[in-house]
Amino acid sequence: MKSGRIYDREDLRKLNATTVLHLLHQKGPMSRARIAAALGLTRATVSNIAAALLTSGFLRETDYQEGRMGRPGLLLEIHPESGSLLAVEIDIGRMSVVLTNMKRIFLWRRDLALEDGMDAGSTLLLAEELIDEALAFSQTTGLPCHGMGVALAGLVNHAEGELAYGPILGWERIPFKTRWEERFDIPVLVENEAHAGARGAFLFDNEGSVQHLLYLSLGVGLGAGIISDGALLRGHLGFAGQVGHSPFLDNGVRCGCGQIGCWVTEVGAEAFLRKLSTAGVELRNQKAPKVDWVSEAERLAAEGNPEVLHVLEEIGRQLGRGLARLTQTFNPARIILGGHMGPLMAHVRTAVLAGLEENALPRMPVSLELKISTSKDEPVRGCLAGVFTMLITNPRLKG
Amino acid sequence: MKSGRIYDREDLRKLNATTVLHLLHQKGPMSRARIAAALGLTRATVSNIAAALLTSGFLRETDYQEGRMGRPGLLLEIHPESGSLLAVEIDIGRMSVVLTNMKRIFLWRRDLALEDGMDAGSTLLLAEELIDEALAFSQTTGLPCHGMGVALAGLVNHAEGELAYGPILGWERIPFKTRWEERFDIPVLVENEAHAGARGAFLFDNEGSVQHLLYLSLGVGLGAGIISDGALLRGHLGFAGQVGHSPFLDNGVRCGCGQIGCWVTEVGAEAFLRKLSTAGVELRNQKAPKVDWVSEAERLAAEGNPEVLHVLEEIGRQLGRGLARLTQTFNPARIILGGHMGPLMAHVRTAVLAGLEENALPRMPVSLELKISTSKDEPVRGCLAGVFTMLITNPRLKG
DNA sequence: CGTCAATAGTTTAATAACTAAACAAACAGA
DNA sequence: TCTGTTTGTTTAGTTATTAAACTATTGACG
Repeated sequence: MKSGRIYDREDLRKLNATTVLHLLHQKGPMSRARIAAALGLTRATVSNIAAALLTSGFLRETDYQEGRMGRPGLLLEIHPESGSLLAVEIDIGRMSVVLTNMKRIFLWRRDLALEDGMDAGSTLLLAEELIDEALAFSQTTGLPCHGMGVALAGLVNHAEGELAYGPILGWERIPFKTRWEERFDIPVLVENEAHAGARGAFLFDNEGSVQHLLYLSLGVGLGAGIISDGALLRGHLGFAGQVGHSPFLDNGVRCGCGQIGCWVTEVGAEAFLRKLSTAGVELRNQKAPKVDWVSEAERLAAEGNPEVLHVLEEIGRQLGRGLARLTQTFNPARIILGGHMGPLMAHVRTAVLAGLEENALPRMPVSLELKISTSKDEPVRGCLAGVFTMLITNPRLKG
Repeated sequence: MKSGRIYDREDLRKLNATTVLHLLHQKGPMSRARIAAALGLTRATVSNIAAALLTSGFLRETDYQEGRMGRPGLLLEIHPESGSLLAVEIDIGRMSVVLTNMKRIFLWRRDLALEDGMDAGSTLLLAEELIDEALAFSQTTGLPCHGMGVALAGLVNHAEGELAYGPILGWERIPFKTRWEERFDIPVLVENEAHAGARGAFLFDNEGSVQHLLYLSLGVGLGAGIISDGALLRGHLGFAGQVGHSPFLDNGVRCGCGQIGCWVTEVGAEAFLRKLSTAGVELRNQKAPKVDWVSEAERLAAEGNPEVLHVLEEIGRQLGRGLARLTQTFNPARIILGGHMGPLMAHVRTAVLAGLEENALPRMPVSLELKISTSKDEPVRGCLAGVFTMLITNPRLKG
C-alpha cells in the first residue's frame, strides 16, 4: 500500500488520477494491472495514483479476484461512501429526482407526473422541495452531496447553466446553475435531456465501444443527442440536436411552435395520440402531460391491437424517414431510441428500419445498428456521469 | 541559438513540438515569446523546442521585428525549403493539382475542366499524370515532396483512404490511399471535399477563432463539413455531411440519386441551370461539368440581370430553408458558403438569411454569422493542413 | 510434489519535460 | 541618460513517469 515515489498529492489533477477515476466510474472495479493495461500506463504509475487516491478516500480496495491464475490482487473501485450525487430530470409533464452514492447506486428517488395546468413557477418550487428532501436524506446517510446534475427538455445553454427556452411550460432564461448553486451550495451542472441521454448511452450501455452514436429522445418533444468520435456535440450555445422542429412535411399539421409540418408533429407523443384518436382508440389517462398512457398503449400493442400497431407502424416509418436525414449528416454507427415513448419503440423497429432503408442515400451503406433503449434512466445516468466528471476535473479535488 | 537543456531530440512528438509547428503553420512567423504566450508555455520551453526544430531543419529564423519596443527578437517560422506538399482536388467536372512549399506558398498548380463524357479510368490516369508532373517539378526545385492530400467529392472513407462512392463518374471503392502511396511512395491523405473545405475555413480564415462552424460546398453536388468544438465531424465511416440528398420537397424534381425532391435538386448547379432555362436564360458553356458558366452567371448577376437575380433569390431562400434545419441540429456560430458556386453566393446572402429566419426554431436565437467564401482554394488549403498535421504527428518526424 | 507460466504489486534508479527565477541584451521614448 | 519593455538564455530545481528487477501467489501439468 505504501508508494515507492512520493508525489505531490495536493492536486490530483496533475496525476493521471482523473483518467483512472473515469475508467473506474465507467467500468467498475479493476485491478491495478488491468487499469494500467487499459490506459497504457505502467503498473507502477497506477500503483502510485491508487495510493494517492486511497489515502484521499476517493477509492477503496475490495476483495480478491477469484478463479483466475496468478497472484490474487486487490480490486480498486470508486469509494461509494465518499459522498453522494444528485440528478434532477425535468421533462414535459414529468419530473424525477435521484440521489446516488458515488458508485451511482440509487439511494433515493422520487418520480412525479406534473399536473396539466401547472405553471412554471410552481414547477420550479416543486423541484426545489424535492431536492431539499433528497439533500435531507443525504444528511441522514452521512454522505455529503458533492454535486447536482439537471437534465432539462428544451434549449439549454450548457456553458452558462441556463435554460434559454423550455417548451410547453414557456420557461425562458431560467438560470438554474446560479440559482441552485446559491440555494443549495453545491456545484450544479445543467444539461439538455437528450444530450444527457446520449452521454448515458455512450458511457454505460455501449457494447462494442461505439464512438459515433445518435440518441433520440422521444416524448412530447423530440430531441437528439449526438456523440461523434466520443465527444458530445453541443454546438455554439449548446443548442445542438434540436431536431424536433425541422420542417418535415409540406402539408402537415400545425405545430405548437407555429410552423407547419415539423417532424415532431408526425412522430411525437401528440402525433401518436392524435393518430390513435383518428383510428378510434382512446387511451385512459391520455391527457398529454400524464405519463401513464405509455404503459396503457404498450399493453394494447402487446395484445396485438391492430389500430395501435398500425399507428405505431406509421410513426415508425416517419421516424425512419427523419432518421435517414440525420444518418446522412452524421453517419453514426448506432441509433438509440429512448425517452418516454421508448418502451413503445420495441414495436416500431422494423418500420423504422424500413423507413431508413427507403430514404437512405443510395450507395451509402446503411451500416448502423438500431437500438431500443431499455432503461428510462439514461438521461439521469448521463447527468450523473457529467457531474462526476465535473467534480474530478475541478480544483476541489485535492488529496 | 544553443539550448540550455539538452532534450531527447530523437522523437519530437514527445515535446510540445507538434503544437508549436501547428501554431506556426496556422499563424505564420512568431517570436519565441509570442509562441510561449499563445500556448501557455514558458519562454524557456519554447526556446528548447525551437532549438530542436531549428537543428532538425523544420524551422528557420528570420529577420528582426521592426518598429517595436524591446529587444529585437528573431522570428520563428516553418522552413519553406524543408520540403513540399501536394494537394489534389477532384470534383465533378473539375480537377486541380497544387504543389506548395512547407509554408503553403503555391509553387506549381494546374487546373483542368474535365470533359463531359470522360470515364472513371481515364480521369484517374489524368490525375496521375498531373501528379507525376508536379512531383517532377518538385524534383527540379530540390524540395522533396513529403505528402499528398486528396480532396474528393463523394463518400470518402477517411480511415481507409478510400472513395466508397463518387457520384456522376460512378466511382466505387477506389482505394486512393493504398494505390497512390504505392505508386508515388509518399504518404497520402484522402478527405471529403467539404470536410477539407471546413478545415481550411477553420484554420485559415477564422476571424474570432470560431469553434463551431459549418462549411457548405455548393456545386454540382452539395456537401457539408462541420467543425464542432474545433473538431471535424467525420462520422463512423467518414460519411458525415452528406446533406445534398436529404429529402427536401414532397413534390420535387427527380434527382440523379433516384429519389424525389432532394435538397440538391433545389439549390445545386443543375437546379440553377434548370431554373435559368425555365426563365429563358441560357448561359454559354453551360454543359454541367464545365466550370465557365459560373463566371458567366456572375457577370450577368453583377450587371443586374433580373432573371438571374430572381433565380438566385429563389435558390437562396431554399438554401436558407435547408440551412435552418442544419442550424437546429448543429447550432454553429458561423456558416460559410463555398464550393464552385461560391462566387455566386454573394448575390444570395439576404435571401439565405431570410430563409433561415423564416424556418428557424422560434425562440432559438439565430445568432450566427453567414459568410461567403472568397477563396476557391479552401478545400486545397484544408487538405494541405491535414497533410501537414499527418506529417508532424507521424513517427517520421525525428530530430 | 515440484516446476512452470501467468498475473499482481512494489521498489529502485533514472530521466524527459517542464518551470521559476534571475540574468543579459537591445531598443523606444522621455 | 535613465526607465520601461520585450526578448532569449541560463541555472537549478521539480514532477510525473518509466524500465527493470524483485517478491508473491495462484492454476495447470506431469
